[in-house]
Amino acid sequence: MRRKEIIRPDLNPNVSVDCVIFGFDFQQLKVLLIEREGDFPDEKSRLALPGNLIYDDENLNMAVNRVLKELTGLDNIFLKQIGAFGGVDRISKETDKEWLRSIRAHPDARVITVAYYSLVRISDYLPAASSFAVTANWYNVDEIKDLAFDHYTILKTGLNQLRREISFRPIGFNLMPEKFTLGQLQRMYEAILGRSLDKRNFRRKIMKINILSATDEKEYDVPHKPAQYFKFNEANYKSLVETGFDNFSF
Amino acid sequence: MRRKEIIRPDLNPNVSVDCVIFGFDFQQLKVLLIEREGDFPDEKSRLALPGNLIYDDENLNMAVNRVLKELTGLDNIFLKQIGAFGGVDRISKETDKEWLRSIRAHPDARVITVAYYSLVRISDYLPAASSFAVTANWYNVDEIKDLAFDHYTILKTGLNQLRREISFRPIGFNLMPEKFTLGQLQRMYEAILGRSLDKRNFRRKIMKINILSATDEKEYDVPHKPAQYFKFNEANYKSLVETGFDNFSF
DNA sequence: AATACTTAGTGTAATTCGTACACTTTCAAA
DNA sequence: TTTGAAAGTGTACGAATTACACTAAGTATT
Repeated sequence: MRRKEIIRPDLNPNVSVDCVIFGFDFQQLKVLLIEREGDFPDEKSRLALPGNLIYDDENLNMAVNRVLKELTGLDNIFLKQIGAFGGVDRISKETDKEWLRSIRAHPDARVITVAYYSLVRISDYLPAASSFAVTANWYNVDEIKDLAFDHYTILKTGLNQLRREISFRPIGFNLMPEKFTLGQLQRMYEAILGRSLDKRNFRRKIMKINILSATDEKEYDVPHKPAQYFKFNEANYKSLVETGFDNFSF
Repeated sequence: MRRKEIIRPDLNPNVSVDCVIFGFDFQQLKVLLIEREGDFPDEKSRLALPGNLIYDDENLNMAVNRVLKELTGLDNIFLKQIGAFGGVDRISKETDKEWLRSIRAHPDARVITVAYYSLVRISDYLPAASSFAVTANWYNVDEIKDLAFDHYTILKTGLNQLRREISFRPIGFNLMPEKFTLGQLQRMYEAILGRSLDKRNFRRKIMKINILSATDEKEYDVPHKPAQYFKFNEANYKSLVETGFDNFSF
């Protein structure tokens, strides 16, 4: 059986990385999508996750970090693998096939993609810094109904994993600026979880966990009682982890 | 940037699937490993996860199901993807490189592997039915300290994912025979979670969840009070899922 | 200056869930 | 008859979860 490896090395599958880049604008959960050139039946199907084939001298981490750097100008951003998708008939949409014929040497080769999700501060993202030859924009996650290839499946899978992960680890802080109010933090959790939370219960739990430090700054110029700003306390979180604590469900 | 896709299609990475096949012998959690031929410094490094390159006309699911069928003779067994591993220097152990030179046409090509874990009833596994040209055996998971390539990392990652998943979904029943005692079920949870559980608390919760049906059969010929046999009640579990229930932590 | 609007900020009570803990029963083996 | 081994069973305490409503402090409007 192992001999089959010897007689079938010729046309190996291509491997790409695709990235679900989440952001948060203090209102809704956003995803960064690229708009492809060409004729597409509707806007949805011309939108795709940013991604690219991986180079021969790269490993997976290098490839996904390169794609992110090219697109957002950012290094060292939070990344987690969603998984590998696809195979021989992953690309079934006819317009996608045509598009691939226009840009790839071997358009019929199977492409297996390894997908990641990442969490970025929208304010850090500089569209102008992008070296991507395509336009990229933020879209509300809950308004996306379809995407190119199987990217909608990847988006949904990534969102489900994010929802699960965030109740074990406070990874949502990667979406927030350094200083934030408790109201903003709660809206971030609500945007990711897709449901509203009780303000008092949320505050009691986050303060009890003790991973926030109050600053002496407040909001100003807001047409309501100004809120206090807090920071994420990395050191407190680390010592919390060492106790085995992993309950961040709200 | 997209143009790079055109000028770099020549040596694409190979993609393999590897499988962490878990079993349970009513005492400990087991994993099915293959023993490679050749000279290796010790027994550990000659042991590897079963796996193979994927064919050009297969997708990932077909490939992993094929590998499982070839090795175990079993179809339709529980499978969950762990993720994609590796890249250009995934294979760093010298003995592994030598072994690959002996069996592959392009031993230096990068291999990215997509790993899965599966849960099988040990009693269903028929070693004789295997068409693999290598010997395969069950090993106690907690006695494995190292494996070929990066397979030990894959095993640990898979075990961690299994531990997390089993507290949301009762997937452990895939390891059990149709009829089992509550003691056997508890030992299965203990083997996966790696810690002992309180008998009364375990029983109270599993009975409250109401996903077991009592049979009218009992153990016999056992040197202690014979235990009642239970079955997993799929229908009850399905209606439970519809309520949104997903707390299977013990 | 008064009013309206908006979000910040705060406590309590009821319920459910998690956890710790010990003795009797029933079989086979000695 | 005794011994050993696992089955089977209930209670009490503390922690966590949930539901719920009013006052405070700003800006904007009139």
